[in-house]
Amino acid sequence: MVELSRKQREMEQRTAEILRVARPILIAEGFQALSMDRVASQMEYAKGTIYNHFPNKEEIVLALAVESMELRRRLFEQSSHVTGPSRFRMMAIGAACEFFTQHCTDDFLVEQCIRNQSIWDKSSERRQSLIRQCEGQCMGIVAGIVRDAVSRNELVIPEGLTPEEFVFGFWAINYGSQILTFSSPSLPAIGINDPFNAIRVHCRTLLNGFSWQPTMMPAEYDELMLK
Amino acid sequence: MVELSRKQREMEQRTAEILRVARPILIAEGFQALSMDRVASQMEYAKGTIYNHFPNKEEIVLALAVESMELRRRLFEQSSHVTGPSRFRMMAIGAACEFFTQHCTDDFLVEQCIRNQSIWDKSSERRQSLIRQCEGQCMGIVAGIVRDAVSRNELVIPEGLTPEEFVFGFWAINYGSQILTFSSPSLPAIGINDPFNAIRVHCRTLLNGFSWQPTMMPAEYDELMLK
DNA sequence: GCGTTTTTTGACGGAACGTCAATAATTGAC
DNA sequence: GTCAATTATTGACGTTCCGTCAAAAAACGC
Repeated sequence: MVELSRKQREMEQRTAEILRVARPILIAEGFQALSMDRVASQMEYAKGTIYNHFPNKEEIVLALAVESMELRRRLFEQSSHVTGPSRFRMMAIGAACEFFTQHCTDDFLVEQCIRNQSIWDKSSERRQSLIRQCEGQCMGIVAGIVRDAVSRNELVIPEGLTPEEFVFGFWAINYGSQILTFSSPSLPAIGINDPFNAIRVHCRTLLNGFSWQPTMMPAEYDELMLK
Repeated sequence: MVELSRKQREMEQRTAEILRVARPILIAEGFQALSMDRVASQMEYAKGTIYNHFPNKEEIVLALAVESMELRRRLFEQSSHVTGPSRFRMMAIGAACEFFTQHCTDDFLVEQCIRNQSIWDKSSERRQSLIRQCEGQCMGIVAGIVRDAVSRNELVIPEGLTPEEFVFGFWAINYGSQILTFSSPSLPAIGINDPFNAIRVHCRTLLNGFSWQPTMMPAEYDELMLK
């Protein structure tokens, strides 16, 4: 029994080792540079052994994405516990998003991969549902703040929007801006010099647009920097 | 001379034919299913001939993206000529975005591909700059509306934001939502039933947040449907 | 017609995926 | 401690696809 769990442990250790080797390749050179042969030779195992842990390349990517999304979820959770009015907590989530992108860039890039349909489709139901679950938890944390704000009368959600649909707007603007920032070569060339600042302004304006109390002016946004 | 241009024409025709064959493959089965052998055999030419037109797979994708982005640009241009207050014109752009995604879904999907770094990096400087140019033109159209609004005193851009950075927020929220809508399996499962409607509400709220005159309530948003 | 230039062809080398029969290691019964 | 049975590892193999290039075919011009 002890022996069995030792084996189990070794297996899991190697699974982790595979991910450790694969991650930098994926980040630095992209999905297509991540080859099973390469991972195998770098680990000094045969390719077949890698296939004992992951049925295909895509599954490795999803496993990495799960790790990254869990980091995001932890950041969200932590931010959601900030003290102060509901709006502060919402802003802390925004700060967490920015932090994640700027300081956990690797994880952000890994997280991106799961949006690639051909990667998604080839991976197992199990890992897909892990990801969906984590995504749902992130949404739950933020939607929780929104519901809280509503119940404290600090926010009124417009007719016809669920709390989650309310969150969706912020998700979209953050996510969209980050993708654009990373993938649009030369944003400055078209007049966008500080995309992160721009999005902060937009998020603040959007919160104000919904009259989420207390309404704020730019100065108070410096709380962001405490992160 | 006439002969030369006939050759030229035939060449261009075949280039177009390649794109015509490649497009549905890319859309229906993704980048990885788009193989040169397949395009060649489907066209009943040898692979080498395809390589006379495009130096690699990626270049085909970028060529397709150029077509799609030009369609987007035309839609934007058309929308920007709507009559009425500047805010109507801005809303028409939003409607164009939604239209593009919903009714030119193929083009939307193709457009996505250029955000893939490994595709982008392998294609020619020439096509990259065509894309950047088109992107810049789209931005120019929308930023033009914004500048116009400012000069008519219908809008005040917050301190520290360029008109383009102002546009960037709308770009991000639209783009982000569309990516999420397409790639997040089961948005409804996490409480987002009508993402398009949600984004319309958010955009309206954001415009209101910036006090872009005339401020609007939901009803007036039905102008969207005239598209 | 015929030599020259241009275009087309598809066989080829190379890289990567995922498989699987053969080999090696581990286990546990005696 | 031995050995048969089970489990894990290996890397050669079949396949697919990329991108090249020498040879074949076609077009051209005189």
